[in-house]
Amino acid sequence: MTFREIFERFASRYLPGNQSDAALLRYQSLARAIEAKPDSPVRLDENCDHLAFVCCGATKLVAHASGGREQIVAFHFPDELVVVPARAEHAYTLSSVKGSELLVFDYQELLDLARNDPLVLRMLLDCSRKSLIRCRNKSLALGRKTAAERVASFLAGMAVRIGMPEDDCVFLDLPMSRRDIADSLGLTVETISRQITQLRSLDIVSTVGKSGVRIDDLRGLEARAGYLIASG
Amino acid sequence: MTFREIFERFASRYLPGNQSDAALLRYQSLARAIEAKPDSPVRLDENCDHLAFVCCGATKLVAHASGGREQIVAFHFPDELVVVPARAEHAYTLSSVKGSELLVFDYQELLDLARNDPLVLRMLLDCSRKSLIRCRNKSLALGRKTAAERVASFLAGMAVRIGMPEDDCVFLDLPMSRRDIADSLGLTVETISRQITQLRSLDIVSTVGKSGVRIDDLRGLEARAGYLIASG
DNA sequence: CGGCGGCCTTGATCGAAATCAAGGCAGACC
DNA sequence: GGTCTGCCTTGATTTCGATCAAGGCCGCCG
Repeated sequence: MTFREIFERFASRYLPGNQSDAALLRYQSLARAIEAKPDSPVRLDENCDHLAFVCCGATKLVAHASGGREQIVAFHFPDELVVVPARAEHAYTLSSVKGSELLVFDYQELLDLARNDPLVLRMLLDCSRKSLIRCRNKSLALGRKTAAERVASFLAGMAVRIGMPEDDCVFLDLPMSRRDIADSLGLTVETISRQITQLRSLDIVSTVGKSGVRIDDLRGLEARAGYLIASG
Repeated sequence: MTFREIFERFASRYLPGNQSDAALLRYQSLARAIEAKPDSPVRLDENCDHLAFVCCGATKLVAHASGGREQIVAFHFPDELVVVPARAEHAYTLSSVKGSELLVFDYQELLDLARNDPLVLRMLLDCSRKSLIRCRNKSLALGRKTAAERVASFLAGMAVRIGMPEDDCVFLDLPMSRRDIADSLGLTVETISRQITQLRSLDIVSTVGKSGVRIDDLRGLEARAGYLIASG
């Protein structure tokens, strides 16, 4: 894809339709297109925040702690926005999970340009609010849920975000590896594997190759996800 | 404190100074003051998001999972804003940790009123970005850090937020109980207690009564916090 | 003053997930 | 077709923090 195509996709989705050509050009001049290869972190200036638009593929936002430990803090899919924070006590890197095309902005520059544009500000606010809710749900899972519940809520969440309805079930083509799932759920690959095996033996999911997961019993999956239902 | 006083404190901190009296009144008409007693959740309509301004005291935002399990997702101190999400797969409640005075808005109503006010929107965006960063750091801690590291980073974080410098150390008067700390760090009270005991025996902190913690060796504390330093 | 009731601390044991250690499987390349 | 390599699965053992079970401390109130 060309830079123009990527930028246009971003603009049509996230910039208000009434922008003048000049305004669009100003946004365009702040953007940088990046083609990200699987698992290699996107090189960004660590001293400032960035905003990335995922045009195609899938990305992971990774938080780094001492000793090389990594926690995936969020996955992002096409047409979504990610805020990548500057380095502080911890470093954050954005990586592709499967090969992606991204459009990257310096967050502050973008905000300065949009400083008086309520539509753009509301869009940013909305994206930030959604990320915050996802992150809080993840904190709950990491802090208080069992391995079985984490895997179930992960799959149920993916079903909503990238599931393809099929007969009376949902098919998932997971772009991320078992290792990525483990790093996202605060578990190990072995535990992920065992949990998926167990879901299979309960006829809740079936697997197709390494990346295909068909959710045969979404209710059953949600029932193991630790969600609050009625009296919870 | 009277409603007026609380609202004025909020307005002076978060509403741009150039607002007309009429505009201020519109904001004021959306606000509700609430006096929150320790540990009893603030009653809010679960069907919509809310924004709360903590005027005094300290609050916790609690996420609820099945089986009565709770995870504290964020603490908030005076002059801070919290977004309390509507109920979905999980419920979120805001409680006081020590007795607080709050100003509460329906988030959507507030956003509608501020829809064309870039200054207010930027303020909301900024508050949302800060919460997101804290929440991501918490996810990293919950997913990948040991009990010792979680307690150390908790104390180091509190030192920044509510610490009182004193000689060459920092004094903390923790408003929350051990149980709250445990629910925030995804651990148990017993583990918190043991970790603090260990920090005491390493001369990194000393404790004064139940709520007082003096950080005698901030470097030492940070060194155990799992932060990324240089080569990490 | 004494006894009561919350928290907090400490110790002993248990258990869920990590770690260690083999295989198994499938796509890539010769 | 073979074999190589990376990812995934399965099994055996270990470990960190949870759980279970006593006490200790302190403020509160009679």
